[in-house]
Amino acid sequence: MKIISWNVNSVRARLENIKNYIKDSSPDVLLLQEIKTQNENFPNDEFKKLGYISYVFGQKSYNGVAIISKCALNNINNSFIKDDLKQSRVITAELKLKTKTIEMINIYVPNGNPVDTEKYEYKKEWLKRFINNIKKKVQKNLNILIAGDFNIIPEEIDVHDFKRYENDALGRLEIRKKYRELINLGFKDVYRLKNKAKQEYTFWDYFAGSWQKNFGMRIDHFLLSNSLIENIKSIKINKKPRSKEKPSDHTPIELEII
DNA sequence: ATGGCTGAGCTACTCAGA
Repeated sequence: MKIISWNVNSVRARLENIKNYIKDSSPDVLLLQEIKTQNENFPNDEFKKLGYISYVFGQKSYNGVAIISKCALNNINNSFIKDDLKQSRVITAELKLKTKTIEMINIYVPNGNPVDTEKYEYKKEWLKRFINNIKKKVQKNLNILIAGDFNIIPEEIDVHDFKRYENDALGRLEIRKKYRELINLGFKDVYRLKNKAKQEYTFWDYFAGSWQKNFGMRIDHFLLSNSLIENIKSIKINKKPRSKEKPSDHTPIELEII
């Protein structure tokens, strides 16, 4: 079972890239963030032609998340979090493995920059509410997968120049602590679990030749409940899509579970 | 080096991203 997370930075502007990527990688489930479109303009038919069902929580212009899946999914929910700004940032679904049922949570966490503004406060409040809701889920002993664009640099190793980001909304200690708090509820950062000292990134800015210079950061993550660790087959950051023409600024992260 | 690029909405230019 191949589950992939990718911030595509507009599903419509990226349609050809996404279709080519699907043909190459053949995910069972593709979790998309920043689709930047309303539900009615989501290219359902294009994905249907490739054999996928689309579940969409869209929004005009900004944000928006979606799940496309080879198999039909149950219990789709677009109201996981109470969002005062009514931004479309979480979609959840149930995924059946052979022996376990996973609650899959696809997220696009607010960026939060610049710090010391209402945008930063929104990110903090959003994370607080998200963690509270996960806490409730965990108490029911569910097998949980949280994946997506967290907009959090977990550790110094996860960015090319930490000094530059230690007071940024992605790298501030206060925000990284939220990530630790989430993990301490009973999760593993799957990439870091399998790659103890490897420095790889999932995002590179469009400007300043960031991609060419490999000035990136690891901000897209898979968190798995401790109960699911035995199901992990592999985790891989696939840099290829970032090297293509007209790329997203993020690249996919690919999880295989049994 | 708080943005040099990119996308949406719209059709000139702002807002947002990280």
